[in-house]
Amino acid sequence: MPELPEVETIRRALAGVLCGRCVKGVETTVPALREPLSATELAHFAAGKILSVRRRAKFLIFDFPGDRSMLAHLGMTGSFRVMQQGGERQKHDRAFFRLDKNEVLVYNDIRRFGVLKGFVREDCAGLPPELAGFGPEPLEKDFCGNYLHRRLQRCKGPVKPFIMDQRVVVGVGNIYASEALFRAGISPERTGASLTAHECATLVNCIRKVLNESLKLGGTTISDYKRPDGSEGNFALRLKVYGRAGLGCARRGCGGLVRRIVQGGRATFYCPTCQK
DNA sequence: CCAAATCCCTGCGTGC
DNA sequence: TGCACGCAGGGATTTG
Repeated sequence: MPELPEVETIRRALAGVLCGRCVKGVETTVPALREPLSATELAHFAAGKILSVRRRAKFLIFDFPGDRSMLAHLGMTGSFRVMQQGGERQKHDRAFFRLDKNEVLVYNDIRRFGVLKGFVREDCAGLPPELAGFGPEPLEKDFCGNYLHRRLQRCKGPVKPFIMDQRVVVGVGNIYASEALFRAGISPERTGASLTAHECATLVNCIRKVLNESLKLGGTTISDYKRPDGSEGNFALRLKVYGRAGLGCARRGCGGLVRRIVQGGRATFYCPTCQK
């Protein structure tokens, strides 16, 4: 369940290890993830020196010389690790990128919800077409109360699925959507259009806070997520509502119970006492 | 145009 | 012991 803090944690670790290193060959073990996967095609884009590892929304972008890049999405269960050449292969390893110094970058993805594909930077100003139309980065300045308020004006549906919509703001997934709404004291069942300008400003601040706080702790490990060095993120301990259905609300003196509902086919957790 | 439902996939926990 | 089932959820696609 990598959301922004998890993907950014992975990006930082990979950038530190991989920048300046060379990709010398690609091998795949399955014909497709969420989209077709071809070693030949990937090798055309992921070749030579890794110039940078960027992040946009929940996507990672590996830049190579000659205006070539590789886009990577982790889906639900994707992970990267670096191992020695000839090191032990694991179940669900889907792609191997042979590096210099006898090392290998491995992409593992149990459920194959991820994406690995090449693109040419000059064709698209550095970002591939599937990222066009994405909303602002939540930790950047252009994501502000006024912006969110404007975008929510026409939203007749519940606010929670809306803040998970990548066209509104990127990087907020199911866990942090519930957590941010709890911290903002806003019920996930409120319609987007019903939020006041002041509530939008509060929600923006809470989204920022929860993402930053998680980033500081290396993300949230629930089940599959691991940092590239194999360690776990520590934010799970700070979750106030997510996965806590039936348990007492974390706010001192509240005494209410956390409720679980389903919105847009996904679990939402909230405290009916604290969130109005 | 918008919102809700469905599908992709695998592992795990539960109940019988 | 095993089997059916529900759940986990990012995002594309389909349906209403």
